[in-house]
Amino acid sequence: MWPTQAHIEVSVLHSPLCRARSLLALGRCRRASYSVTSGTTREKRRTRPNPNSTAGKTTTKMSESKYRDWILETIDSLRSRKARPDLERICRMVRRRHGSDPDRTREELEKLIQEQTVLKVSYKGSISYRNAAKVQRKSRKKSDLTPGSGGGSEVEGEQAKHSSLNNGDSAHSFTDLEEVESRDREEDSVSEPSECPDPRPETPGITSEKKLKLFPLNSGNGPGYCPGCGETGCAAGRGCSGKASASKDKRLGERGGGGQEGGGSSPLAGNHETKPGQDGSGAPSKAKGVWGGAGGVQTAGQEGSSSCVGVAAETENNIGQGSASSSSSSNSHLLRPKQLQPASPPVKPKLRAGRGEGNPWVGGSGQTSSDLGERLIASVRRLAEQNRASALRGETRGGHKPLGLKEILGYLTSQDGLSSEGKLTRNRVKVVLEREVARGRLRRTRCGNITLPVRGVEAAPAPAKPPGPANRLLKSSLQDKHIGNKEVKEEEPMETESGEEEEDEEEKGTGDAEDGGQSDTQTSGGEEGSKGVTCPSPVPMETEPRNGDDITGGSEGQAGVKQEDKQPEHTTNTVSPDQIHTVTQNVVQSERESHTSSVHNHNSGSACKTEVGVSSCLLTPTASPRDSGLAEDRGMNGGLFVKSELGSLNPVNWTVSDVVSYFTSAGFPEQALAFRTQEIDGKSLLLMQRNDVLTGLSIRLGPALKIYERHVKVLQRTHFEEDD
DNA sequence: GGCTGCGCACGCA
DNA sequence: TGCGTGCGCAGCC
Repeated sequence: MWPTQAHIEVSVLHSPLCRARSLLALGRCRRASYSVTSGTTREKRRTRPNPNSTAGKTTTKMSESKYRDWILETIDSLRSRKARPDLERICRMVRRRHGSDPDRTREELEKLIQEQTVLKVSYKGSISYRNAAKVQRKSRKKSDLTPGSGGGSEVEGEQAKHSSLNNGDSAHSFTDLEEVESRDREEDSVSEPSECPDPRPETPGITSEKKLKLFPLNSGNGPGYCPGCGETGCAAGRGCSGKASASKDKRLGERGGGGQEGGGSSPLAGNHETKPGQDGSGAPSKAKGVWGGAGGVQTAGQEGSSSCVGVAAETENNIGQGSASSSSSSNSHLLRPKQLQPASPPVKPKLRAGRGEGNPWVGGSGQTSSDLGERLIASVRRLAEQNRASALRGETRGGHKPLGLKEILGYLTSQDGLSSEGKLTRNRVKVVLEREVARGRLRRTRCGNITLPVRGVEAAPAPAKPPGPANRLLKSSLQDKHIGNKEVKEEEPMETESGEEEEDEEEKGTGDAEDGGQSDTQTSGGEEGSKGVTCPSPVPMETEPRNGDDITGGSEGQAGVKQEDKQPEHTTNTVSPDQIHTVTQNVVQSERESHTSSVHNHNSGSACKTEVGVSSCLLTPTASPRDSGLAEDRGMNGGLFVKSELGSLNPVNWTVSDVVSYFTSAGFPEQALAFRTQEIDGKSLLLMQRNDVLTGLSIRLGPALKIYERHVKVLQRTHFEEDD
C-alpha cells in the first residue's frame, strides 16, 4: 500500500513547494467540498439516486457499508483520474455523487482506515487514501519504504485517526500519515476483527514489500475484502487486481457501481458485510473469508473438547484465533497476512491439527498421515482383537478394555512402521485419530474410547459430523431426546461398555476390522445408531443414516414398529451365521458386564447404540424390530427372528427401545411395553431368566412364555453358545 | 465551476 | 525499464 515512494517522498519531498501544492489542492478541495452543494450536472446525472444518499438517515450498518462502497469507489475513481485521493476530494466526490455529508464521509473513511479497508498514505507530503485492495497489489513494489518513514508514525498514530479526519489535509505530518494508518491499523487490529489488516501494516520490522505481498492475499483487506479485487471473497489478489491505472475499468466500475472499484460497490458490500466485524464482534465476521475457514476452525475448537480435536483444533484455532489475537498484537499485521493466507486453505476442518505438531505429514497431505491413519486403524483393530481375546479367555471380562489414546499410541509406538514415519507423538496420534474418527474409519465412544466403526460406515457420515466428543454428546443427547429419556442418565457406563462392545464387535467382525464383522456392531453412526438404517449388507452396518426420526422411531417402541414396515428388507439381509456368532460372542462378553451395565443400558440405550457403535448395521435394534417385523410376518419363529435379529445386532447393544421395538415387531406390542416399563435393554434381556420374563414383567403368562421361549431364550442361547 | 482524462515527471524496485 | 503516483493542464458539462 504505502508506496515506499510515498514515504521516501514524504521525507524528501516535503519540500515546501510540494506541500504548497498539496495544500492548495487540499484547500481547494475543502472549499469545494464544503462549498459544493451539489455535484456538477454531470455528476448529478451520474449520481445514482441513492435512497440512502441521505447519509444521515441510513442505518448505521447499512450506511456504513454504503459509505465504504462510496468511499472506495471514490478513491478508485480519483486514482483512475490520476488525481490524488485525498480527504477533500473524497468527501467532495462522495457528496457530489451520493449527497452524503462530508463529515459523515470522513467518519466513515476513518472507520475504513481503521479497518484497513482504506489506507491512509502520506505521499509527497500529502495525505492520500488508497483502496487497500488495490494498494496491496501495488504495494508489492513499494511497500517497504512507507513503513520505514514512519518512524514517528506511532506518534502520529494518534494523528492518524485525527488526521484521517482532519488531516486530510494537509497539515498533518505529511509523513506519517502512513504510520498513522499503521497505528490505526494496530489499534484497529485490536478492535477490528478484520484481519485483514492490512496489508500495509506497517509494522516497522517488516519490509513493506513483504507486507505488501502479503497483503494482497491477506489484506484482502482487513475486512475480509480482497484488496486485489476489492472483493471480500476474492482470494487475495488474484486477478482481481485492476490496476489503479486501469482507470477506465475503474471508471466503468464506478459508474457502474461495480467495477473493481465498482467492485467496490459489490465488493464493498461484501466488505461491509464482512466488516460487520466491526461490530466488534470482531474477527470472525471480518475475517470471513479467512475466517470462514476459521469458522471451521472455531468449530473445531469448540469441538476441541475432544482431545484429538482439541489438538487439531488448537492448531487450527491458533491460526484462526491467532489471527484474531494477532490482530490485537502489534505484530498482528504481519501475522495476519501470513496467517490469513494459510488460513484460507487451512479451512480444513479440525483435523489439520497435524500442523500444530509440525508434522509435515500430518498436516499436509496426510499422505503420511494417511498411512498413520491406516496404521492407527489397524492398531485399533488389533488392540480390539486382543482385548476380545483376553476377554474370551476370561482374562478380562468384558474384554473390553477401552482403547484409549494411550493404548493406541503405545501400540503404534511399538510398531516399526510407525516409528519409521517419525515420532509418534500423542498429538499426532490424536490428530490422526481424530481425522479417522471424522472419516468414520474409527469411532469414538462417548467415553472417548476408540473403537472400530462398522465398516461400511466409514467416512460418509463422519465428516459431516463433528468428530468431537461434544458432537457425540450432542448427537447422543439428541437421540436421547428422541428416544426418550432416561437413557441419558447412564451414558458413562454405557460408554465403557460400548467401547467394549465395539471392540468385541470388531473382533467378531472377523477379528478383522475389515470384515463386516465389525459392521455388525457399530454403526459408526453409532450416534445415529438407533436409526436402524437398514444396512444393505450385513456388514456395513452403519446406519449412519440414522436420523433423529429413525431414532425416535426406534426409541419409541411402537413407533419403531411402524417404521419397521418401512424397512422390512433389512431383516432379511441380516446376518450371516458368522456374524451372528461374532455378535453372540460380543454379547456374551458383554453379558456379564451387562448385569451391571444392563441397567445402564436401558437407560442410556440410545446412547449406547450410537456410541457403542455396536454393530448397528445389520439390525440395529430398532432396525431389527422393523425388519423383524417382517420376519414375524414370515413366521416370526424365534429362530428366524432371532437369527436375523442377532445378526442384525448384538442384543447386548440393544437399548430399551430396541428391545421394545424388537418385541413389538415380534408381535408382542403390549408386552413390549412391559420391557420398556422395566427398562429392559439388550443386556438385561440376555440376563433375564424364565421367571423374570414370566413374572417380572407383569405380562400375561401366555405371551410371556412365548416371548421367553421364542425370543429371550433363543437370544440368550445364541449368545451364550457363541461365548462358549 | 467542477469534474474528468491524460501527459508528464518523479521515485522506487 | 517498469510501475505507481500525482501534478497540472485541457476539455467537457
